Order: sequence, then structure tokens, then C-alpha cells
Amino acid sequence: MSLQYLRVFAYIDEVARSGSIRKAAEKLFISASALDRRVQDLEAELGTPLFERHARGMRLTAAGELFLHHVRAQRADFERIHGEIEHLKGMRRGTVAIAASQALAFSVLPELIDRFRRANPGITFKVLICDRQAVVTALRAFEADLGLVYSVQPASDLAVVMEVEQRLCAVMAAGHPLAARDAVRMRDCLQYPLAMPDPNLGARALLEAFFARSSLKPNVVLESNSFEMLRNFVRTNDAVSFQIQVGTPLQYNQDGVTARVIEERAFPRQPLTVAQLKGRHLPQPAVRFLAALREEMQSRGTVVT
Amino acid sequence: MSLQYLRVFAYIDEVARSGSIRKAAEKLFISASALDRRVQDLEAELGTPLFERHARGMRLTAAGELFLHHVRAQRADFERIHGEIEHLKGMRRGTVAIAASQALAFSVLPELIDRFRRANPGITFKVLICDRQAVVTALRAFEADLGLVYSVQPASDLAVVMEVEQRLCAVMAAGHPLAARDAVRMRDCLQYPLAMPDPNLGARALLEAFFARSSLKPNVVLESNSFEMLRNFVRTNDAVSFQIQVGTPLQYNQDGVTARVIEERAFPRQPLTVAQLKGRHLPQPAVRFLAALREEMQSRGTVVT
DNA sequence: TGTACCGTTCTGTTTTTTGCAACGCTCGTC
DNA sequence: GACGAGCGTTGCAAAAAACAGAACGGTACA
Repeated sequence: MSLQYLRVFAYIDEVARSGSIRKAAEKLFISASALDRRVQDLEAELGTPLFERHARGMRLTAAGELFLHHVRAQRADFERIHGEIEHLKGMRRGTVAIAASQALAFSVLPELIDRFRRANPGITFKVLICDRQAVVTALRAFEADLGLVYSVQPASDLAVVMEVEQRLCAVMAAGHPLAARDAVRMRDCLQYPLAMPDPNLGARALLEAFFARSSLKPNVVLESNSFEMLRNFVRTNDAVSFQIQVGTPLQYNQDGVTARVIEERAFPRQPLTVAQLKGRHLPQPAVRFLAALREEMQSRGTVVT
Repeated sequence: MSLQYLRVFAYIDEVARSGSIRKAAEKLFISASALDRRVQDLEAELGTPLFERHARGMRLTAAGELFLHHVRAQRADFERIHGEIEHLKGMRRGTVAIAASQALAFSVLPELIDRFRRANPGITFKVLICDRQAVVTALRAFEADLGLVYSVQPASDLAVVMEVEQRLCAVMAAGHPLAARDAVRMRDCLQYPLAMPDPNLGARALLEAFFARSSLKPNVVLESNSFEMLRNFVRTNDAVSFQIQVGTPLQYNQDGVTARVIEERAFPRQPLTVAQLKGRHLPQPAVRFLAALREEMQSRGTVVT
């Protein structure tokens, strides 16, 4: 649903996204000339150019940035109101849009969403799995209601609605010698080849911080931006990988892979944080899902905020 | 400035205000039929009627209430963004809309606004003086950015941004016997005829609360909803009136009227509160004015919040 | 120096919005 | 109980806005 009367707002949004009138026009199924006129008319009404014209396309001006944010906020808020009107009509429909780190794609989110949908049928989900920078981008563009990230850089336009204390886990094959032990220390892991998450995965920052002030030398045989890749790798050999607690199969061995919490006294800790765009009204379904998420996390570990 | 593309939103807003298509059409300078079609088209797009049709006119449905609030929020937020864009262009323009109780109309607001405008030329003000119920209404309808009220009933959609502890004052002629004293007690006032603020003025609630648990019997000779009326009345006789501190000329005798703080140990107190609509982004000028207001109040009395 | 892509303008066409007159309806009143 | 005043609503033609397609002028990159 996009409401005929907000057409021009959608135009501006798309032009900013595509960075070009012609590309935007194609996506909007109108001609470039028509789109161009709408942009120019709006600029005339505002008395300010919203875009800088370059040979390669259009870039937002400062005023454009401001206005675009307003446009996206309005479009998102309209969707929320529309959802609440549907709710009044008795239709329990709605969508929750989530942007999350990879770690949550493995078990937490799928299971939680499945359970939530059984209790609240009619509510649909959009889940975007991406790195933590893209999570913030999605929140800012009103493409996600909630962002779930490990080690997010604080930003003044984001509000942290929940923080869950997370410990680091070593991930290994079920038959791995370390799997036989209850407690695993970091120096135990370093006896084996390591499959490391790459720098734009949250867990990496923690590991770097540890190695920086340690004399232990890691033997990295694989580095990847995919937890799935790392997990599948360690299944068939004696390598050890790392992941944050919430993303690991602790209690049950799944697909021949298991995990153990790393017991390390002075290990740097970083919480898993749930964030939203500051000052935004979340749609009702997102509010309810957040409550379910909080309940889930409280039963699982330490919820800080 | 109202932006061509939000035309239909203005239509809905006006229809809700006027309660009738024909009256709204007249104010909007279009025909009733054209307006009617826009309303119907919008309802069709939303899949829900926004208005109930009666022989006397249109009344909002539940969905209509919801949507109207969104419309007004959107229009107000657009004004804010437009102001910030003007700000980018170097034009320091903007408007601060205030809804306030009568008590503030006497000296605080006029003086503060005057001073503020000297420091920030180009910023204009809209001040609506009304009873505290209308203040809340104006905030809800996005007609006011800030509401200044004495004894506001708490509401879930209002956010209190500031509270100033207020004491009650006795107001009397400059030559009144009580004016010769430094400290005035309630029972001193009751020696004289009283000019009482009427029930929908904030100060009245306090007085009622006091009399309810006191054996003193007030001799009320005048009751009015206008502080100006009360003040002018006591000037020429020995009657005593009441007003909250912020609205009274304490230090200087103005127009032959003066005031003294009432010293009463267990007197009920109610703060003057500054409120805004919860979850709303205030325009930049309003934010700056609020800061000036806070500074002023801090120099004048006890700011609680 | 060409070529590919960009935003833009000009033309006429299509779609949307509007005004006007008329209709059906519900109220309050004579 | 008829009647007028007010209301929302509907057809139809006119006006206005948005549109597509071809052509123009420019910049960037090979």
C-alpha cells in the first residue's frame, strides 16, 4: 500500500536511492521526463534544490537529506497508521521488519519468529541479514523497525531498547577433543587451527582485542564473513571457530557441530543490542515482537537494558 | 506554505474541523463535490470510511481519528522540516506556537517573548491564551508546540518537559493593609472580601483543596474566569484575590495592584508545567525558546524537571 | 574523439481534478 | 404532515495536472 497522494514522496525516495532520474523512473514505471518534472516542481515549491546535478546522476543536497528523512519517516508512519486501521477492522495483520547480524539467523530469530507467528497469525516478517553497518543504514532508511546487532557503534540517532550480555563461544566438531570438556579456555583453542570470522563480523572485534593484549599467537587457517561457512568448515576437521553465544547450538549438537562457552576471566565483553531509530513510533506488531524478544532473552541470559 | 502534494491531507483536516463537507469546501475555496470525491477516494484507498455520514454533517470514525492524527502530525512535521531547510538557506525564520493559561499572559510571556525576539529576530510567535483543557486540545491538534499550564491533568499522550514550583499569591490594591506586611497568611486574607478565580482556572483547585480541610469560611464577592477582571476589581476596594506566583507583579506595583506570597505551612502546591505532545519533534525555534524559558524560570524560582 | 549516459525541454496525449446543476436524504418547523 | 433548509452525493463537461516519447545539450570515460 502506498497511497496515491504520497506518490511524489515515493518518487523522491526512489531518486535518492537510485541516484539517477532515469534509473528511478524505470523502477517506478514512469518516464524519466515525467519524474524529472515532479522533482523540479517539488524543488520549486520548497524553494531549494534537493539534488545536485552531476553528469553521473543526482546527489542529495543538505536540504535534500533533511527532506528525504522526513519523506521516509512519513511513509513509514503512514504504514503504521494503516496497520492500526486494519487492526481496527479486526484484521490482525501487519509486518515487522528486522535487520539483524548473521549470528541471529541461525537459530534465535527463526525459532522466535515461528513461535511468535503461531501466537499472532497474520503478522508477517521481513528479515534482512547483513553486517552491522547495513543494520544501521536500514534503520535510518526506515527499512527496518528493529535492528539486532552485536557491537554496534553508538550513534546519536539510534535508541538502544535492549541489551543482552553475550559471551564468546568456541565452535567445533561434535567429536572434537575440546567438546568433551565442560569449560574451555582461550589457550586451549589456540592449540588448534582457527577459522576466524572476518573483520566486519562483530565477534572479530572481541577476538582482536583479546589477542592484542595476549602473547598467544593464533594459527588462522580460514577467515570468512559467513558464520555458516565457518561452522561447516570446522565440522570435518579439528579447527576451532568462534561465535557469540546467542548464535550457537550450545545444548544440542546440530549437524555434527557443537559449541562451548569460553571461560576467560578478563575477556572483553560486548552486549548484543536491539536498537531502533530514535524518536520513532514503532508499529504495533513490532512493539509486541519486541516484548516477546525480551521475554525470550530474559529466559536465556542476562538482559542489561 | 502547505505543499501542493499534501493537498488532500489539508482537505481531510478541514473536513474534520468543520464537521461538514460544504463548510470545509467553502474554507478551502473548492466545490463541495470536488472535496467529496477526494474524501471518498481516500477512504477507498484505505479501505475504510473515515467519516460517519449524518444528516447534519460528518463525524470522524475511529479509523478517521487515527488517520486525522497522522495527517496533523505529518503536516506539523513538514512545517518543521521546511523551517529547517529555510534555516539552511541562512534565513533565520520560524514560528513558535504556544498555548498558555491566562496567568502567563500578564507579564511572563510578553516579556520573555520580547527578549527572545531581540536575540532571535525573524522568529515569530503564535500565542493562544485559553483554559487548560483547550491547551491540551491545541497540543493534540498540532496547533501549539508548547503548552504552559497550571495544574494540568496528566495524559498519556503528553510529555512534561518542565515543571516550575509555584506558590499561591494574594493579590490586592497597593494601598491595602495587607500590602504593608511582608508575610501574609490565608486567615489574614479571609478578613477581607474575596475575588475568586472561577473553577476552570488552575488556582481555584488549590483554593478549594485548602478550604475543604479548613474551618475558615471565605466571603466570596466576585468570581470570574479572567485574572485581568479580578485584578482590576481589587484595585479600587479592599477585596483580595489570588493568583499563582508567576502571573503576579511581586516586586513592582503595577497599575496600583500588588501581590504577596501566601505563607502557609501545609498549603497544597501544584507546579506550573510546560508540556508538549509526546513523541513529537519540536521545531528548532521552539526548542530554543524552551531553553530560554527554562533559563528564565531557573532564575525566578524552583524548576523541578 | 567518439560514445554512453545523464538531466532536461518540447510536443501532444492521457489521466486526474474540478465546478455546476441536480438528486435523494434527514432533520426541525410551521 | 407538508415544507424548507441543510446535508452528502452523483453525472457531465471543462480545466488542470501528470504523463510518454523524441530530441537536445552536457559531462565522463575509454
